[in-house]
Amino acid sequence: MIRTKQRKEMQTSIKKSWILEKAGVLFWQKGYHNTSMKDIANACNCRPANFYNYFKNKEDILYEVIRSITEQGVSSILYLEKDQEINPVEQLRSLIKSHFGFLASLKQSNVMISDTGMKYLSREHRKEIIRLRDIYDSILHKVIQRGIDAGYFATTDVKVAGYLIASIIVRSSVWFSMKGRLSVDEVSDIMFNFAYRGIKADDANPPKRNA
Amino acid sequence: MIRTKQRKEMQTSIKKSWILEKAGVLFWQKGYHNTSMKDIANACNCRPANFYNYFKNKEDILYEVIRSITEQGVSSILYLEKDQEINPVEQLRSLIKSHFGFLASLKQSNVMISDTGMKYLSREHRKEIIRLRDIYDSILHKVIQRGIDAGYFATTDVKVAGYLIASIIVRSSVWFSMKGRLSVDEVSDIMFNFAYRGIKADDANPPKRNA
DNA sequence: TCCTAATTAATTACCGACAATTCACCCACG
DNA sequence: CGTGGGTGAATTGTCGGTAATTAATTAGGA
Repeated sequence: MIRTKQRKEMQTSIKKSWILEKAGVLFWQKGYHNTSMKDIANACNCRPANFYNYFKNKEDILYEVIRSITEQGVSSILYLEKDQEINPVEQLRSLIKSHFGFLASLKQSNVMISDTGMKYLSREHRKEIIRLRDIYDSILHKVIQRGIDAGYFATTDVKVAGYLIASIIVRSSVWFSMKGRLSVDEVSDIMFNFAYRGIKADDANPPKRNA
Repeated sequence: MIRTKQRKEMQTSIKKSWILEKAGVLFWQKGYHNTSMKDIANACNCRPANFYNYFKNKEDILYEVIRSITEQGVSSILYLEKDQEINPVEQLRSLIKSHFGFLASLKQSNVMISDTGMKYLSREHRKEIIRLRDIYDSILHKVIQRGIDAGYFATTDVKVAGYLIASIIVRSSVWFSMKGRLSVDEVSDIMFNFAYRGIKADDANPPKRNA
């Protein structure tokens, strides 16, 4: 029956993401090349050879880990493209809240593996990740550009401004901890204030229109 | 003779830093565990066994690489501690210019190895690197605190502000390229403007004193 | 419902490759 | 002549990956 086949695919998919979750944590904690298939197997309570039923090879596991994280990061801000009529300042606030909120929600800060692990990917896989990142960048750039057009933001260089804002969000995974002094919302607010003031237009040059 | 011994030590030290330079580039390009002693030997035109005349083991090479970069980074802003009477705004500008300038000056952007390679260090070595970083942080914090005390800056949290500013500087090694559209000075200025506006006090709350 | 064929998941045993390191031994130079 | 940088070969261990095999699950006809 079709039903049972679907159930099976479902289970396979569940096990796959279970493996990816465990592998992602290890890759971040120990590094990709310092994490052996045996290590992952221990974390998954199975034998190394088993993985080759689900993934082509070790690089394939890394690719799926990075793709998953990157995809979720992009998805978390995708909605901003639709609502082009919302105040760009509020869009920036949303973007920071969403992306940082997503990063903070990951149990381990296995985010940096997306940066550092890129160089271990095959050319095709790397291209796919870059494609996803470009989507993220383009959304961020559009928000900034709309803010400039509407007179809210003033910055000489949209691309660099995007890099700077993305830097403070992404790098939070190096220092932010859920168990720390500040909550996600508090840090979100601080980040937004910093970023917004960093690029906002002088008050002497007020917005041309409201939204 | 003392003279010859000195010359010899000199040569040894030169060769050591030659090795460190080559190894640092490889560690960044390929990752620590994916860089073999043979790879480093090829880059240095010598044989793997040779390294054990200069370093205890592979981890020791990594440690020296990271220590050297971190030390230089800290040194590049150390002078700020002395001149406590200079305008904090100018100190912030100097800090960004110096640190980013140093990062950009490295032939390869082998800076991120300092972040990612930390976990491969022994406990003692890691502690030493953290000690150096703490010096960096404390200088940055002092600059910000002095700016707040003098009424130039307004921020709710000195530590987080420090993280945000350091983030935009350090992460530049991911996207900045000497061969790119913008020069080091141009990017420096953009970074400073962004960071300064991000934490500066409202104009309605002017500085209490000048310097 | 039950039995069997087929498919998929998991495991065991194993291989070739290559890693970091050690050591005995060079040889150049002071 | 003898000290120390340099090296080839050997050691030891572990890695990712494959082949063969077993266990488990599902499909479909009677």
